[in-house]
Amino acid sequence: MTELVLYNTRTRTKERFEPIEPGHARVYSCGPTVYAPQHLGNLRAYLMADLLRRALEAEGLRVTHVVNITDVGHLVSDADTGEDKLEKAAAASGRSASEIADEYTEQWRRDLRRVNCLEATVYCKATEHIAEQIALARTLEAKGYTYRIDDGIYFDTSKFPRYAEFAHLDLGGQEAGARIGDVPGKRHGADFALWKFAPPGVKRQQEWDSPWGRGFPGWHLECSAMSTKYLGAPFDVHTGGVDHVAVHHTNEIAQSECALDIHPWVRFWLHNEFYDFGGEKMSKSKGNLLVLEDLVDRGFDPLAFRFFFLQGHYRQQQSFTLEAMEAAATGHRRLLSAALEVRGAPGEAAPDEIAVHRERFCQAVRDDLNAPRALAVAFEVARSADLGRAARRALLLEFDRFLGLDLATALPRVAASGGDPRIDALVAEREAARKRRDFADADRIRDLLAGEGIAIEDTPAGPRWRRG
RNA sequence: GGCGGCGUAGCCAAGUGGUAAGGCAUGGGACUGCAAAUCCCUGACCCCCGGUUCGAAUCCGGGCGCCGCCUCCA
Repeated sequence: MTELVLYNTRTRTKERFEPIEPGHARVYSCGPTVYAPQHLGNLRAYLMADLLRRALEAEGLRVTHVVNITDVGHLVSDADTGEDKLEKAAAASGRSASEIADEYTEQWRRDLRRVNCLEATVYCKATEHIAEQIALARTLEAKGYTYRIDDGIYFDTSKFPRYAEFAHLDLGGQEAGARIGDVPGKRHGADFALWKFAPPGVKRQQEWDSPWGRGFPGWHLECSAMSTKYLGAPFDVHTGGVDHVAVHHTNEIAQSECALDIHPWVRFWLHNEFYDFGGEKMSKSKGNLLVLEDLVDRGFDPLAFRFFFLQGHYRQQQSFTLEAMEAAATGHRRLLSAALEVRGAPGEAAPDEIAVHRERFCQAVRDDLNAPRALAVAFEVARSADLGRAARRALLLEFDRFLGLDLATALPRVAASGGDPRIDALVAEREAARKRRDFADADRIRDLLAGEGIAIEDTPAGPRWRRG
């Protein structure tokens, strides 16, 4: 048994994690729909998955991590009506759907790298798995779970008795108006499209032939088809945002369990809560989204955002404000300084000296990925006067395998000299002025450099400078 | 209307029965020619009212407030 305990949406309890296949954890994460920039809120889902990944590896498990990229079929409305998000974005920009998908996929991948998310084992695109999706739909059809209407092939949710179970749905009690825009002919409000026909007279950029006619796959199908392809079934963990519980994941489960005759199809379901951006909700459709690049433009280190993420538990809503972001950036910078300070510390740490702290850190990680608690331990270690430098070095480097804050690799922000001859000369000149107690001249040079964004730090060992 | 979550110091937040982690900010101090950086010290009647209990931020009931999903979104 591992020591890792995770909150499982399926059972609504914390459960001890044990992989189905000994020594190997198989994880699927719902990835982005690449029709628009991925904003800070989106990033939280992947940061959470990254934490899971690191925690599993810390338990000594090999992890196969599959992340999908939705580049077709996700409609503006989840009620199977409205336009395809990619097609809509393409029409609005005059570019092709694939160009748009490529652009935002690249932006997303770059942002993941910048916040130190580990590379997934497989990134898979919906458009590259059309055959698998059709095969899955055909299986469902052969088993009698589908019906055909003018609009497409639909999954009949009434044929799956456990449909409401996962999300604790009260299908009868849901607001009548919620599904008003429904497709004519759907038998039940919750029924969903497996395959959508291309609208008559409309030439879509993305459409394929199928046994039922030309069209495109329903959004939910890709996750069932691709996870099965790359992970087999059943598998261990499926992650995503809380918004997916009621519709997307519920439908994935219905498709997969019916097609594969498996229950439960996935052992653990992890869902991250949303960030609260205060007041007007940040969303793609409102056009007020904040992306990682915006933070970089404001002078933030991308990893300061990871630090912000770590300060809250993934299952709680967290308030994002620029003030909180500044606080996180300062905290991150100081933790880096502390790590840098002890990085070259010689000698070995005494095992019993570090055992208690290691244990506290691991307990936090193992308790449903409690990053804020783990981070607190890291700070206590970093600032502990009782611990030797070698012990602090060893612990912080070990902790960073989970935190991912670059404690081991961040470059020194402070250079004693050698970085820039002109600046070194000016610093030396100021030091000379100070020696002769010509503080007016010394301050003039300091102000000059400050104007270039260079700060001088006077230390017992002499002056040094840094940028920023 | 249905489902779910939250309300802990100025801010971001851990903590789910035994008298409140951590980060940021504030104030004080050390250091400095003065600063900066760093370090030390500094702060909570845990939304309100009842109840259970020897004991509750933590459990139960009732309020008030905020948020999310079902309806673009992680």
